[in-house]
Amino acid sequence: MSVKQLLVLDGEKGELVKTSGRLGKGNEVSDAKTLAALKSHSEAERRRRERINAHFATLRGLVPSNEKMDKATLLAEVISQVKQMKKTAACASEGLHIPMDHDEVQVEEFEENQGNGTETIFSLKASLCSDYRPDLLSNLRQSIDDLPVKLLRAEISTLGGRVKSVFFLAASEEGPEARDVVISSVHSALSNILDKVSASAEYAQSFFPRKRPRVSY
Amino acid sequence: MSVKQLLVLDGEKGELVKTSGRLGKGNEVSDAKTLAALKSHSEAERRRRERINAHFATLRGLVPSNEKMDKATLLAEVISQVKQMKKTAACASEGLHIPMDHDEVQVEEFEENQGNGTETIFSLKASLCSDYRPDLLSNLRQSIDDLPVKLLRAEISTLGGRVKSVFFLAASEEGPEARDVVISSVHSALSNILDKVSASAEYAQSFFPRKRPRVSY
DNA sequence: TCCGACACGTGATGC
DNA sequence: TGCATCACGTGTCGG
Repeated sequence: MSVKQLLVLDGEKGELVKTSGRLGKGNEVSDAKTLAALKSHSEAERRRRERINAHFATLRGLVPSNEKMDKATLLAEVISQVKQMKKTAACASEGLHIPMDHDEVQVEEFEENQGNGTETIFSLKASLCSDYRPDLLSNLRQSIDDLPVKLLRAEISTLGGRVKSVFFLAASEEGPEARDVVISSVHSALSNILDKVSASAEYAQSFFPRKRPRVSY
Repeated sequence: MSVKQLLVLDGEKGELVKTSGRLGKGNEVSDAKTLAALKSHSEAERRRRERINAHFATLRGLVPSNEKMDKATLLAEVISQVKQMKKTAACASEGLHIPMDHDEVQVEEFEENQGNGTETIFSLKASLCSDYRPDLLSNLRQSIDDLPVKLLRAEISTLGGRVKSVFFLAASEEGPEARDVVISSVHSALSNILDKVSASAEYAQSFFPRKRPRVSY
């Protein structure tokens, strides 16, 4: 190993010419091996360069700026663009983060300056995130009306075919374990609606075998 | 120009040693100049590499994936992330662009494959964009119920405290000028709600002289 | 030992 | 002419 021979670059073209440190017998085989290794090495390096440059070309097509840009400037542009998009995405999902890739139903107690001590009322925050269906909102409305709760406030947000509905509910507390009863009944009501949505989604899926793009903030 | 001298790399370290092609007089000055040029060249190239690699490092901090990633893989990751964010951003502002800096109410005819020739029905698209108020949705619901229209579909979107509600309505056409009557009545109904919202906004503004953060896509 | 990723110096090219 | 960028082959390190 470490043959430590001097290699010179031919001035005319980039081709390589051996200049063995020692002369004599038994050098041809070693030279051939070294030469082959060097060749495969340079080829591998060229493939790597091609991979990276292909990605650079793809990036050039993604930035709004014009073609023919320095690699460094292009990367700077991409960086600022990613930062901007991350910022606006964070702003858009400030109190509104809508998961695009999974449904969810959530019911929890919601304590918010409930200072009137004489009243025995507790408030809930119930949210459901799913695909949008035309009758989703009316179903939700109906289900909530059927529950022993009062609708304080509703926040409905949509983003790309997804809808997140957050309901702030108030219920009168009639016993120590009534809380859990109300919570679980709200939860099951929303879950029922989510099941219906999922069912109709699977139905539509047989026609449009969609795969939703993954998002990650 | 084109001194065409053979340069060899010293095997021990990366330092360069001259090996002039010709011997004799008048070569030292030329060699010194070439050497200086070569040195500044390599230094410039190193600065360029440092710039690019600094951008690579910045990108590594922006992608959610872990550190120590191939440049190629990193670029691929950035590409997919930019594509995703572009897609969701475009998707978010597709039919949803919510002006943050001014309110508006819009009512217009909405022609959408209304092919059933026997029916004399026309459809409307009514939208209202304003700050969010807790009773906004119920007021809207009430106002629409009081109008001689049928609610086909509703799209409610919120972004940073702003809410845009788009209603697709159907009305039966009972006369040639009944269209305009319905349109104007819908418009005035929404305008009334917008006035109420604006009034409560001005009231709140005296307590919270807010300045909403600007967003730009 | 081989292979992949990186940094380096250098030739080529455009302004 | 000098000063930028880029592609190339190569040395080197780590798995």
